[in-house]
Amino acid sequence: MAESGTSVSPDGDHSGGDRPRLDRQRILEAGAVFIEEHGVRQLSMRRLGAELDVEAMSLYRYVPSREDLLDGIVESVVDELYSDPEVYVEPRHGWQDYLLRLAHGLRRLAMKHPQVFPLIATRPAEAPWVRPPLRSLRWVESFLRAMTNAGFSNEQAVEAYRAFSSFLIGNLLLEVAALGADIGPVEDPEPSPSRRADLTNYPLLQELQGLLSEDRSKQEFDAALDALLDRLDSQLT
Amino acid sequence: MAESGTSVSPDGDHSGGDRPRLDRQRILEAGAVFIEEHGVRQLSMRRLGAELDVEAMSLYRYVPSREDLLDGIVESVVDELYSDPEVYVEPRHGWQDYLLRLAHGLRRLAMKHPQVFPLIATRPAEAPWVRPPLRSLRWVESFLRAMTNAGFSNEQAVEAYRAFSSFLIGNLLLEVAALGADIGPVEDPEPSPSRRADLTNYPLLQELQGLLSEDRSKQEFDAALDALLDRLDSQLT
DNA sequence: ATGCTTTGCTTACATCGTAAGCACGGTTAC
DNA sequence: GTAACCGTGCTTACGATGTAAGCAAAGCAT
Repeated sequence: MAESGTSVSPDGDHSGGDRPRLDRQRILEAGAVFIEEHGVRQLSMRRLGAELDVEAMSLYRYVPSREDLLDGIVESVVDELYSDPEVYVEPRHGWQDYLLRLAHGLRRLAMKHPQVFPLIATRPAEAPWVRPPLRSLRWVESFLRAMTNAGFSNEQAVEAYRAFSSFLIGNLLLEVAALGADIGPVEDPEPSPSRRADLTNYPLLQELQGLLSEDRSKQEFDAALDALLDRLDSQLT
Repeated sequence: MAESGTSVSPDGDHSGGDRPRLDRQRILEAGAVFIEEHGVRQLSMRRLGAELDVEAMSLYRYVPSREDLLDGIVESVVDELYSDPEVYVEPRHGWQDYLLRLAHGLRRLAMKHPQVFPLIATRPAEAPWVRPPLRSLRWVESFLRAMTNAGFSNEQAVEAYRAFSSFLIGNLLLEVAALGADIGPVEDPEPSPSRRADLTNYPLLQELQGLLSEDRSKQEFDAALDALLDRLDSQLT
């Protein structure tokens, strides 16, 4: 082992290598990648440090705690929404187009980060009414303005906001769960035969297992989203 | 400290007391209570053991691991649904009544166990298509039979099942989140001023904060549930 | 009595999050 | 020059966690 005093490379660098210098954003991104690869449960400060060629404690220079690290990862992932060119913070073609784009943008986000998404959905927000999956004051403001500008009353806009959030959480959470089967805190290497289903006493289940496993999520998402928009539209009168 | 060899009470009991004997169900129930009182994050084998006047390792006689303990708690909580007299496993007054009762039963369950419910929602299921919050083959079978008996095609029944699950997860998860603000793995003793919202740049938010915090969850749940049932009904033709 | 099974306890270990402080190099002030 | 500082990452250390392994006592069957 090399002593800490002597640098591997002769230049001034601390530990001779092309290590690009630590900073908070780099840590958060590495964290998101790590979670996507190994699951939240596997993410420890030590392991994330190792991923960045750095000791665990060095991370604490930029991240106050593991909890804050997870919050930061969630935030940085949700912030990707701002750079989605298909999603407008300011409505351009009416509220329905706005909601459609927002919903699809979030679905894309969930599909891109299936392991992180449950965190987006379940981490406490800054205020109880800043709901997942938007999680940011700016989006809530944007949403409410889009709706009130379109003629919704304040009450209706707020109700629409809650209905929209619930819709997204339910659909996307179950969709990513079906994807990885590892939603939430577990990381089971083997499917564990005791958890394998025994369908002997459930004839209808047996018959419909094919249909149940079939992935029609995109169509169903769109259909349900359409129904939601219709429902909101009918309140506009 | 008393030696381990000498019993406190003279009778044959291992540690002289009226400790009612350990068994798996007792552990699971104590776990559910503990989570409701202190949150999932605080639940450790040692602390749960202490709650039952027992060493941590004694629990392993009945529960293979902490993960399995959580699964067991979830399962035992969900099983309460069977003893809800308002909910019928076999439909009695048509599919709409069946779904209404089921949805309301689950909502009651969520309200009764707001801390456990996120686990119900996010723990991996025995098969990817056994969705939360039902989580049991028996309920899925019951659901599908109710729908197909009512005239839904197999495809429609499966689609209804997914729509219904998504609806419940979304609504109930956000509802319990608003309740405890401690959904998921965090346990923050203090609201931490850095996480307190600053509404300066969000005028509409400021104006609507009252409405946003207002609790109309029951009405909104019922309204959305009604819309869902209507949507399903319209597919019956 | 003898042995088997059930139950709970004890000990031990690797791993975790993180508090505290150190060592190095770069920067700035004289 | 050199002296004070500061930003960065490393080291050490502590208490808590999940759990493997084995022990001891009690109940039961023979």
